[in-house]
Amino acid sequence: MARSNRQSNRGRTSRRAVYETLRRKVLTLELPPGAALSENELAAALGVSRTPVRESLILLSQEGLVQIFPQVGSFVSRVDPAKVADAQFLREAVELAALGDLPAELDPELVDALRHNLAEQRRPGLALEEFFELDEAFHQTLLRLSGHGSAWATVVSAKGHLDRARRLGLYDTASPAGFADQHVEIFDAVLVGDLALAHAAMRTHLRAVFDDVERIRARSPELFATDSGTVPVRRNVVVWE
Amino acid sequence: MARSNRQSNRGRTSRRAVYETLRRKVLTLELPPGAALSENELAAALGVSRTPVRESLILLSQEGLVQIFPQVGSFVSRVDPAKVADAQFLREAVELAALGDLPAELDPELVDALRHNLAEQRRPGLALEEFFELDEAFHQTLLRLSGHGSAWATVVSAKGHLDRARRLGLYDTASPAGFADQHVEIFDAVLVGDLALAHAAMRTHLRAVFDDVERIRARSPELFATDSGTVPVRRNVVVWE
DNA sequence: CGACCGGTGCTTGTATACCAGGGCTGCCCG
DNA sequence: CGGGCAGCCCTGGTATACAAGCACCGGTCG
Repeated sequence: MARSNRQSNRGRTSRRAVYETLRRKVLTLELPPGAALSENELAAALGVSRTPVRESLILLSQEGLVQIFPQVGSFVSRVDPAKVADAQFLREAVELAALGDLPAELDPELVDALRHNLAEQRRPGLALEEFFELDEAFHQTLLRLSGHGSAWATVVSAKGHLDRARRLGLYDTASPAGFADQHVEIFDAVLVGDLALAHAAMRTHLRAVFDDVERIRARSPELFATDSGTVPVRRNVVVWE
Repeated sequence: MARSNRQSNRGRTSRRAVYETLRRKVLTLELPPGAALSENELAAALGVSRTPVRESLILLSQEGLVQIFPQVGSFVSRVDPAKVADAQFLREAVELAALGDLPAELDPELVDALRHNLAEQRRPGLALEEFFELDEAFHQTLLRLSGHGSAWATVVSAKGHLDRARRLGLYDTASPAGFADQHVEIFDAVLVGDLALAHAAMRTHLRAVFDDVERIRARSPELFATDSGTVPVRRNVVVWE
């Protein structure tokens, strides 16, 4: 196989590249819920062997983004409203607890980062993907502000379903401005030390996704899991290239 | 809680068996922090090929229980106090939030399960491993009582470091009776609907692990990570058989 | 005596071959 | 014409072969 696909291994393994690629495609809905993922096809499309593809799928499976049915097939998992609710519950619990743990003296560097982030969020002509990245960074930085930044990794791996639902919602409304306003509200409350207000603003902000989920579910039910009985259908092939 | 992996051929994959075996050995400290894990040796010892072993190690690596250094080796990760704190923070946030979400009418079946569980915890001659299983079930059932039972899976995958620290602590003190009392205290507060008391009891209970960690760390520093600079040393071989 | 340098054996990473099992299709029979 | 059944083909699961890289060790040279 051509070894020119990647420059030599310098901490950058093929598996990691494949994993990140697939994860991004799933989260951005480029690989839509329900899409069939053939290890052979993915390997051929990405120019690697089955091994790194397979290992990546196993990782995504553990995150709940992919379902693997032995001897049947692997599929992008449909958005499960129950899992969305779980991720939402977990995230809200963590972020609210973090607000309660904010130190008296806020790290000025992180505060500056937040300020700059919020300014970027209101930049005109901001692409949706850019907004998502800023949104991620905003919440992560808030967690770091409370000294629990590394807990963010767990939240990230658990909120895959949530992210897809949020994306569905934003692709629909296409108005991240409201969320940016909520971010500012949270940030201001944190700055003045109004814990109750910060809590309320954060809770409102995080729960806004539920409205989106229900709205999108009514419009595109095929993206959501019906019951626990997900029937794998092999013919449900979706090309992603 | 019966596991269905051995009942039928379905789902009885070699990888799952290897993964569960290795995870158990790591969590029970049978594979101590710092132990070298050679894919070849593990495969030979478990009677399988490298493939399922390797895939299991990758999964454990994502949970933070194992560290994989490409072209160098794989090792049982040392107990990182920072990660213990993170897991503790996340768990506390989730479980306290769950207490706040308890419905007015508690599921009588789950309440019975909790009652029975607590009785078992006080059974004389209880083995430590049995107590750990009961402890796990107790907290999981509490989460289910609040309707967020499936969020437990995320907590489980994140609290590997925490579990090892708790085990270290209990192997040292060998007195789970105190924890059983705390469980009863939480349960009683939940039953009478005293949210504040339940919160306080849960917080005290969950934070007890910190005392253990510091005590054990002073006694057995080699089990803990020194800094972020973890230097893999190949000669650090530990046999586990 | 000490520092450097290359061989050697181990490690994980990747590719490939083979296996068991289940869905799909199309023939065959009623 | 319709239902049942058998074989094909694709699936993921596992085993194995090969490749790349780092640590250790021993010899050699300054």
